Amino acid sequence: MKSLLDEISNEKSISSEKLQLLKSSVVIKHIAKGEILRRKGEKPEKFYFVKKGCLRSYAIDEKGKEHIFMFAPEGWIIGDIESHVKNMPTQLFVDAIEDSEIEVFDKKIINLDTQLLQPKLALDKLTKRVAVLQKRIILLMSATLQERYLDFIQTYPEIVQRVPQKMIASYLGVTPEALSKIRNDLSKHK
Amino acid sequence: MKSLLDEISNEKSISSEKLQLLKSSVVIKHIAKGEILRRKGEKPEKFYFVKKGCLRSYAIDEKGKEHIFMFAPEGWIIGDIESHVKNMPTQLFVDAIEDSEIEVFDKKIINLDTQLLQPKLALDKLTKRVAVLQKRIILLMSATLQERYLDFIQTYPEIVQRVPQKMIASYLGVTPEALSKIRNDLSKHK
DNA sequence: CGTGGAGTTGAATACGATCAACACCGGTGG
DNA sequence: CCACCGGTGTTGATCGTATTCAACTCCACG
Repeated sequence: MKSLLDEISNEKSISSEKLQLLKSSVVIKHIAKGEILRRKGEKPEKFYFVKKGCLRSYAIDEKGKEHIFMFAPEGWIIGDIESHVKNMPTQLFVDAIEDSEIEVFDKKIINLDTQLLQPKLALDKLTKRVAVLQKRIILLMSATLQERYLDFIQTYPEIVQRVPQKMIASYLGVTPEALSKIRNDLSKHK
Repeated sequence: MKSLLDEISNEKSISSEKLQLLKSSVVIKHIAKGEILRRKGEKPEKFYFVKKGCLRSYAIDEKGKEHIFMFAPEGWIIGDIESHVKNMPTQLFVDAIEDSEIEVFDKKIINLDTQLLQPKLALDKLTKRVAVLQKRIILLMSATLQERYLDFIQTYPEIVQRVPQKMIASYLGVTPEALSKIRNDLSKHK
C-alpha cells in the first residue's frame, strides 16, 4: 500500500532527523463511510493522504447544493492545501465516500518555516491542482454535459466505478437526472 | 508606480546579492494593445508583472472560442505560473488589452533551486489562484448568469470599466448577446 | 420484510445559444 | 472634413440543452 511518507522519504534532500520528526507526527486513521473530516469554516489543520478507500472535498452553495471539487481514491492527497495560507478558513468540506484508511499530516508539516515538507513538493502539487481546475473551467464553459461526462470517464475511469452517479453529477455540475439521461443516450447510440 | 521588485525586496530573508542578481535579470518592456506575449504550447519562460495597462490570459477551445482566465491590470502578475512545472507546456495565451508597461521575469527566477524568489511568495500566489479558480467553478455550476455578472462587477469593479464587454462575457462563460441582455434587465429593474 | 436512498423516465419550463438585423461609434483614407 | 468601414454592443425570434417536479423501480440495509 502506497504511503506519502515513502514518497517524501525518497526526497534525498531531506535530513534524517527531519524525516524522523515527520514520521512521528503522522497518524494513521481509519474512518467510516460518511464521516466528516472537515467542515467549512474550520481552520485547516490537517491534510490527508488516502491509503485505502476514497474521500471527497466539496462546497455547499447558498442554495444548499453540494459541489464536489475532487475525489481522492488511493494515493491522493486531499485537504484543501490551497487554503493553507494565512487568514483563509477552509471553504470546503471533506468526508469519506467509503470506509477509508488515511495518513493524517499536520498543517505545520507543510508550513514552510519548518521546511519539513519540501516546498518543491508542495508547489508541484498545487500547480497540478491549478491545471486541473483550469481544465474544468474550460469544460464547464465550452463543453456540453455529454462531452464533460465522456472526458470524466476517460480521465478518472477508476472513480466512475466506485462513486455514486449523483456525486459524479455533482462534480460535473449538473443534476442527477440530466446525467442519467446522458448515460441513457450514450448506451443507445452505439 | 508599483513594482514586483519592490515587493520582493521587502522580504527581509532575501540576501542582497540574490536581490542584485534578480534585479539585473528583470527587463522593463512596453507592449502595444493586441500584442501577444505568449502562445499556447510555448514553453513558459517568462512571467509578467503589470506596471501599467492591462493584460489577459486565455485559452482557445476545440470549437475556436476564447475563454479568458484572468485579467491583469496594474499590480498583477500574469503568465501561467501554474504551468511552470516539468512536462507541461502552457495552455494559455497572454496578450495586451491596452498599451502596457511590464516587468518581465525569467522563469529561472521562480525555479526553486535558485531560491531567488521566495518559495513562500510563490506558494502564496499559487494558493490565491486556486481559491479564485474554485470560487469560479462554484459560480459556474450554481449561479445564473446574472448572479455571476453581479459577483464580477463587485469583485473587479476596476476591470468592468476598462475591458470590452465581450471579454467580460468570455470570462463569465457566456455569449456577448446574453451579457448584453442581462445588463439591460439590470438597468430596468431598479 | 419494508423503508429510504439511488437511479430512471417523462412533461413542462427556463435559461442561454444561435442567427440575423441594426444602431453606434472610432478610426482611416479619400 | 467627411464618408466609409469594421468592430462593438443591442435587440428580437427561434432553438436546444439542462432544470425542475413528479412518479416509479430497484436494491441495500435496517
